[in-house]
Amino acid sequence: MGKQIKIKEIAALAGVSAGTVDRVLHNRGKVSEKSLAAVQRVLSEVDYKFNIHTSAVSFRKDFNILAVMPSFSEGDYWESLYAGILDALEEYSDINMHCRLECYDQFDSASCHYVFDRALEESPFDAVIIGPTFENETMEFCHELESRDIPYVFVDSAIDGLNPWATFSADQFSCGQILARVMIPFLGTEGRLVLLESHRSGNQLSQNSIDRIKGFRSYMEERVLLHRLLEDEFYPMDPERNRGQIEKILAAHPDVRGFAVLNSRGYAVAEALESLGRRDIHLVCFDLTSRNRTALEKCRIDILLCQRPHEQGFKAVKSLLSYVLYNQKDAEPHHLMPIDIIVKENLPYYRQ
Amino acid sequence: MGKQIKIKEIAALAGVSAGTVDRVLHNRGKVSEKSLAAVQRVLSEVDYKFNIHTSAVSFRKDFNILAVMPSFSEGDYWESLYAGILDALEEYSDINMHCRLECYDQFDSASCHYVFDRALEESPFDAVIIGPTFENETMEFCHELESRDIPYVFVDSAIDGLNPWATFSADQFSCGQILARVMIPFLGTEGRLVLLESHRSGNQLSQNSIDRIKGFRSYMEERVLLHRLLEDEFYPMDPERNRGQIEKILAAHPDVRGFAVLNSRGYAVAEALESLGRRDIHLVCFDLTSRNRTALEKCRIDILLCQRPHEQGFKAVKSLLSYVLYNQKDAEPHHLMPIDIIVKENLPYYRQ
DNA sequence: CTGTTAGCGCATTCAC
DNA sequence: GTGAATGCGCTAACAG
Repeated sequence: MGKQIKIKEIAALAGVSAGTVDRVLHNRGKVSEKSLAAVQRVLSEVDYKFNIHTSAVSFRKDFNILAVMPSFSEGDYWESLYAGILDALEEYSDINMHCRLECYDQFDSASCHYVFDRALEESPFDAVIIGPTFENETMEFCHELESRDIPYVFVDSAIDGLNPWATFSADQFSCGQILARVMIPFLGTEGRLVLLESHRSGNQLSQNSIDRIKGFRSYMEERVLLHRLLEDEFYPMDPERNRGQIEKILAAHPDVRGFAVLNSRGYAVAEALESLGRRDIHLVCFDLTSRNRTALEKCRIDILLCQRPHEQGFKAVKSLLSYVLYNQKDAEPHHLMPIDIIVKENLPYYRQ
Repeated sequence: MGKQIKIKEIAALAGVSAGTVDRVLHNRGKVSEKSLAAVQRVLSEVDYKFNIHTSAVSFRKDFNILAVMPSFSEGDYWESLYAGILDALEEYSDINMHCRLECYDQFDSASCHYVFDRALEESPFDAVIIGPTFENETMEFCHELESRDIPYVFVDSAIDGLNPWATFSADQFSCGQILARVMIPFLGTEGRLVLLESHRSGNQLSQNSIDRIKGFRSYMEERVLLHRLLEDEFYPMDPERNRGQIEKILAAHPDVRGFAVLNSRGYAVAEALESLGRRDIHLVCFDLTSRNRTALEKCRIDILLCQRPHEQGFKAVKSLLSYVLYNQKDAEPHHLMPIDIIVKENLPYYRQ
């Protein structure tokens, strides 16, 4: 391969200046039809490779990111995702990036609305990372962003009908299928499984949960195992009540072999089983939170399914960066994360 | 966080010039005791963060990498690892990096010896990536490299007693344990498992295989299941003979429920089982090669355990790059890859 | 709309 | 041994 062609040479070939080539490459500023055509013709003939290093070096503007997601506590899923964002800022710290974090209560749409509203009024930002929960609130917010020409990316899940710059999430239907897949061996010839969702007072299920349930059921149905499936709820925030609930389920259905938990609160079920002395019951849930990690290490949880939140956050920043530097559409707007199957033995090799 | 401190400011604080600070930072060239002390004192007080972009921009030397590994064919493990190397060269193509690939026959130590010898005589290189197989040959080669001050990194596995700049591999003992772990559910109450190794004429086992066997056995032993374990060999290169072998094993032991294949040749066992019409026998092996991928999609293989060869190659280059640019020891000399558990349902989300 | 120019932070070279 | 000067390729600001 010969030497890489540079902007200057392209400019010479097209009979314009380097500045104009830059304008065309990143469609910033105005360029006349004629110059545009000339530059694009040259570009189509040569194999120009953008040099991200020099670009970053001479990029001197500030870049402000706003991150909006559900509030989190130490060691949980959203913290890991936020850590990914921070790590990306660190890795690309040559570029003057800043990130403001705003959290809403994921069980309260009003708080989400409030946070979105306030965000628009406060200090300006150049791009947004959104971990969406409430469809209507998110749509309204994103429409406003679009009218202001501010790019946004989704992490964890997407809202249909919007035009994010990119989305980083796992396929939730597949998550449900995999959950079923890894639990079926526990069924034996006679046993049953219980699909558990967190109890929510008056609230409907999140979109993620709905998709996971669909995936789970479809997988069981294809294998004619739906009659071996029970569905119920549990109380992750109330250990006492939760213990009673799990006990009740097990008493009513002595043939239950395992619990499939649809979210990251599996540790709560693990604790209930522990205090009931039922170490024979299998348990699988989502996400490598620190409490789940501990339960996995102690063999209270059999398997964790993980969606790489850290990678989601990291890549979200990276893609926004490429937006600023390249101003070119990503080839792949929807990045599907691998769904890692983690057991006690391969746990040490996955990062927190 | 305040503004990042730059080399110039450090120079000013230490009462020397930027050039001297650079010499200290990358210990290149001679620096007087006095200047060294002054600069190091300042460095210990401020939080200097190296700017890889400007560094890359002003780095104008060529950088030649030599990669030595077993020869491979399309879609297999080593190709994926090499693809990772090439992708890294592409990603960092602003830096003038080149890679020369040399392959040896992994079943013939003489060919390995020959390749190492020739590599040392041919065009010069600045760093080496080694996929080792033969201990003695590799040690000799690496000693020569060390005497020439050429850094080298190991991928896939390491040879003890050497000083590579870094190593990228999975823990093979854990690989064996995980293999056992995922297969035990197939055992049922009465069944047995067969641990399969490729037949080698007169050759001893590779270090990787030895470690995996140890891991597998130890896991079974802890659970008092060793008596349910058989060990045998198969013939991946000879389908006819292989079919006979698998048939013989199954006939001799009707209670066999599954085969645990210690390397990436599981597809060969899958084909034998297929032609024997034994879809009831479970099968697990290593590595996401294209033939294994196909077998997994068709449910001929139950589970694949994968060591991320692409990531190994990519990171190997990246670490060598940081060697040239930083000339500083990596914090973590041994990078352990996650061991991914891949089933049909999460397969689509892992890259080839 | 477009060309010109300064400068980003660092590695390197060359006088001293 | 050391400092000053040069240039890497690109972006941004400004003058036309």
